[in-house]
Amino acid sequence: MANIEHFRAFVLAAELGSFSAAARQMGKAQSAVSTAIANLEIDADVQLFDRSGRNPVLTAAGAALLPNARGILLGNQEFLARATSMSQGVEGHLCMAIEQGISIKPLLDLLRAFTSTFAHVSLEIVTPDPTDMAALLKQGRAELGLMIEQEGYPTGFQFRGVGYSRTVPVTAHDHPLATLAQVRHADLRKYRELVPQSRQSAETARTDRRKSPSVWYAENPMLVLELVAQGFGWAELPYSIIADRLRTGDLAQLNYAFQQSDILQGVDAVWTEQRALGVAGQWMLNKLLELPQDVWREGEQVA
Amino acid sequence: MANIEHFRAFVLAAELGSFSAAARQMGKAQSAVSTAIANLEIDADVQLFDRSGRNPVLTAAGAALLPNARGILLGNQEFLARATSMSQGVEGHLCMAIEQGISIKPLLDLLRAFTSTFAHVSLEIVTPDPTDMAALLKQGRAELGLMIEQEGYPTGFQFRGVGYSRTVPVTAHDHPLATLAQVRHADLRKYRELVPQSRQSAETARTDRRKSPSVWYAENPMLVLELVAQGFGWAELPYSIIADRLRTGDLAQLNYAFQQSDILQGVDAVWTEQRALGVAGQWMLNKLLELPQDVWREGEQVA
DNA sequence: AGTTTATATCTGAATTACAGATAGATGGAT
DNA sequence: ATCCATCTATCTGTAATTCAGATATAAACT
Repeated sequence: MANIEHFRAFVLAAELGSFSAAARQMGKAQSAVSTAIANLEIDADVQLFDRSGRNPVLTAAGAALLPNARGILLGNQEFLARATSMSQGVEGHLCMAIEQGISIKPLLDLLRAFTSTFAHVSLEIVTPDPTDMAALLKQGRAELGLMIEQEGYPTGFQFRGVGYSRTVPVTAHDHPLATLAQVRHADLRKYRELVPQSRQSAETARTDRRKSPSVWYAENPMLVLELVAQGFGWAELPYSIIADRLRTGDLAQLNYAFQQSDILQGVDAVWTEQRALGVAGQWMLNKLLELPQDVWREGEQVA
Repeated sequence: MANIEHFRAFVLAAELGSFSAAARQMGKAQSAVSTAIANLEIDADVQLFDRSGRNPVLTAAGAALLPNARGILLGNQEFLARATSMSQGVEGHLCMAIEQGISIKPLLDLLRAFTSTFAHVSLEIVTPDPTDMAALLKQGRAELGLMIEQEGYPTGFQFRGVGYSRTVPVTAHDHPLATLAQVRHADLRKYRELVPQSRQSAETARTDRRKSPSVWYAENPMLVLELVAQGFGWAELPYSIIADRLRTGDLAQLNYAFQQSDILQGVDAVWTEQRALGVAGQWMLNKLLELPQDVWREGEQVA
């Protein structure tokens, strides 16, 4: 049956323009290459080389099939490479859960480095609702999480701060709050607050008492963004997802009277104790911890 | 050595969750599958299945490598499929030369149909200067050409009209010509004409005496477009490449007093007699000839 | 416990792959 | 024109492999 080496013979012969040369390079007899290619031609029912001359010359069919043969060879190489990578304890897949609203821009260089360091590890990034984060990690769906820091994590979870995410209060540009030079608590309470969280997680979790009595919840920050843009109320949203619309004047940033308007929320890397991180996951975690703080302030013009 | 069938055994076993079932489906003995996979594991130096239970279960490594194995199988399938396609006289590659300025929009459906009818034929589209077209076809670099019709073609070329391309005279929106309700020859002669052709081809070829005494030539229509937009003069350009900029008001269409401003130039399919078209090329030519005329009037609001 | 169905392993047979040798052919050098 | 080096196809016998069948054993199910 078709053997990988036979494809190698084909490709080498095509590249070198000689069966003998290919045989020498493969450390085999010339006859081996000759019959291997002949068999390939029988199996495929095409002439791969024109043998009328002293040296074989690729036919049109051979030239067209050469990339395919190379593809098979590459596939085999990758199979082996990935296998040895895994036999050395490197996992084949790493899933990172990055909470919605945390920008991946600060991570782009890191991800680039990952692809070159762990070429054989496929990377998956999921962006769950904060509520789902724990489940994802617990059931092993994701190995490593990035989320806005909480007061406490359930037992079994490890966490370390790795950076921060800037959250900014905004409204639509034509919202009454946008006209105020200083926004006081009393002003906020007059209008609807839009919270990028599911209701249930917001009620159980964290520190924050909402600032307004009228609150809408939406699971998806982008949804909240849309609602804010449509004038439904105000929200505190990650800078990364509103930067563009602040620039276009679509949205307006509020200026809090009672505190710094820019709210810096810590970003934690989270993982479970039970599931040991693989080599690639470990690497990713270390690089996250080493990340210089200034990569987190993107497009910065802090108010 | 690693045999394609062994990878198939791996994939089938993984899919069916059973070596025996895989063996049955392959028409082989169970022991063959068992040893094939065992050998794969030795070669790759990884455990692919966890055999502690009654049925083998993929390990993490096995799951990670499964897509790779599938890739190899697919590669092999494609190799064979393409080979049989070619053994039936279908060429492996078709190169079409489409003259710069002819829009490919009317052809999109046709190209889509091509990809499904000739899945194993790779398609290449080059967009040469009209001057280069003949050379490309003659030397076999391209099998089929689409170009603006000429009065005569060199011997050895076949040609058939397949459609038309709309050419429209334009200037920048703030060009003096743009203010005229009717543009006469005398007006045109006052300003620089920009011709999307190399000087040499324009001098040797065709009917057209340029309308203005001051002429600039540029090989690339997009370059001409830029020059026109910058106010360097006026040009007759294919509607397809200026449609957007007409819409944004960046460019303005001129209204000829002496003829229809919209100049419909025929598009010819051109090929050489010597190089017989393959099955796919023949198909493409036939479909081009059958193309209903109305696909050629795109975004039409004819003046 | 008994039955069924699974996998690993062993053995011998059949197939296949290969090295080495041979013959014919080609292209370049003399 | 002749010779030489080198190419490829093919033949032959041997070595390696692949595989089916048989056997042992383990797991799930009745």
